[in-house]
Amino acid sequence: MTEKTTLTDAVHQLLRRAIIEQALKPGMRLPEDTVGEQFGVSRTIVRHALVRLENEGLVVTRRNRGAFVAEPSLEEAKHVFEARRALEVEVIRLLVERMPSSGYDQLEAHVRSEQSVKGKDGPVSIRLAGEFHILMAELTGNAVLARYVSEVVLRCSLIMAMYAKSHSSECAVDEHSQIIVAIRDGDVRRATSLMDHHLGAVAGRAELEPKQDSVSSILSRYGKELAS
Amino acid sequence: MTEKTTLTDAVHQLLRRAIIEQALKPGMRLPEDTVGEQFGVSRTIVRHALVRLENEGLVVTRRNRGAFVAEPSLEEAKHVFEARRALEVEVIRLLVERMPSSGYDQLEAHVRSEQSVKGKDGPVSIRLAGEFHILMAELTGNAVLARYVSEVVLRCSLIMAMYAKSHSSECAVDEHSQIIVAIRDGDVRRATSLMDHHLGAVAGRAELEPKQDSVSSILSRYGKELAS
DNA sequence: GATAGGTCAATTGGATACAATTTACTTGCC
DNA sequence: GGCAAGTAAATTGTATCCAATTGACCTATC
Repeated sequence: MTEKTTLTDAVHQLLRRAIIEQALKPGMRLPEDTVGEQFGVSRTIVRHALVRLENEGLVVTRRNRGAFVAEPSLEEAKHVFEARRALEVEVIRLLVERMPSSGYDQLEAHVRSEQSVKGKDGPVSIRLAGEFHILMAELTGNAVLARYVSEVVLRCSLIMAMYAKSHSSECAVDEHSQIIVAIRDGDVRRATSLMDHHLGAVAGRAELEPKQDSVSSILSRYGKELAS
Repeated sequence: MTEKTTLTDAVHQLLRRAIIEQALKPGMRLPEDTVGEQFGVSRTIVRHALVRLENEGLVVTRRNRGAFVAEPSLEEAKHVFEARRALEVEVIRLLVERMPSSGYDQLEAHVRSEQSVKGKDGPVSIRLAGEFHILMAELTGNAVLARYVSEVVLRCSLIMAMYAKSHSSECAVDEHSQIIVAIRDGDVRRATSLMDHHLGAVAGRAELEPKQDSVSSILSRYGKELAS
């Protein structure tokens, strides 16, 4: 059964993945013509994809200037993490209440695949870590929640790519396992606490120090001096 | 200072408002050129607006068939309410923690404007009730959270328009006041409990009985008999 | 009379063409 | 040499055009 998908969808997903895996770095320009030629499609398609990506917070567009890969500020990053925590705590609650029968198998299988790339800090590791959370959200059966979780997780991936010095995936994978156990035990309190700690750790690691000097972060440091 | 806004934005907002206020009823078709002629713009613009509305869950598009005003199922409605509760509980928590100085004034002013249309069940009343929640979310200073709350509130408005027999705005306005008081008291527990009850009541009212027989609700009732 | 097949109208999917706006560079003046 | 204005290039904003797909209606056959 070949799912019929539109070109817009394809370009959308490709760009998204490229951004998450840092092939397209934050702040980089995304001219419609260039991207279109690259994929062999017209500006129209690229445009639609860029609109979607903007809605997802992965790119920003400036009027008559074009689209750029988003450079989330530390404040914005904090906001994303706040929203994410709220959403994922709800996911935990729902999973304790109604985890589907094959849910644990899927989660454990995913953790195993995460462990298989253990040690390698990189795009793949970041992507897999995010997909674990997305999988959890999907297992709630709540498509709305799943979509929002998916969005914030992707934005967090971008944030981590910008700010985190190392993803420290070993720690994360272990925490993922612990969360599964807590859910299986029906212990909402412990599971949410673990998730809270998990996300807090991720957020904390990110806020320590900017990984690379982005244009905007530089300007924000020097801005005050120029505002005479 | 005249904010320069794009045509897409304008059409987007107009359509959104028309849907929320039930000028465009659930299930209604939205042909691109018809809408375009109506607003005096080209299909391109309408198309972009429809893409956004689809992302917001207010319209659904079927491949090569066109866009329709969404007809959320009861299950989908439940999902939206679940997500909404999670988000709004977080809003409460954040407001107790860091309500901006002018926040209470703005909230109370809004409640007064809600009271001014008291008794009139209708589009305006529904819209105002929703905007109260959106205002609260904006007061957290978290734009991400505010955007998500905004989306689920709008979808809930659509859901209420479809399913609720009466909006019972008096009750809601009173509950809004109580929530403000609880937040001012710094009582997270009571405030979240009130919000939970408030949303639960709204959801419960919606789930009682479909207001009008939508095409899909009819089909869902007869679907089992045809699946011989 | 019902059903299968075919043709046709309607509508979207996508590409191209034109207009408007912004940026960057050049040139002239102080 | 620096600054300002004007001009040109590049890129987006918008409109129009062609192709592909879908649904409906009509017809012929069993």
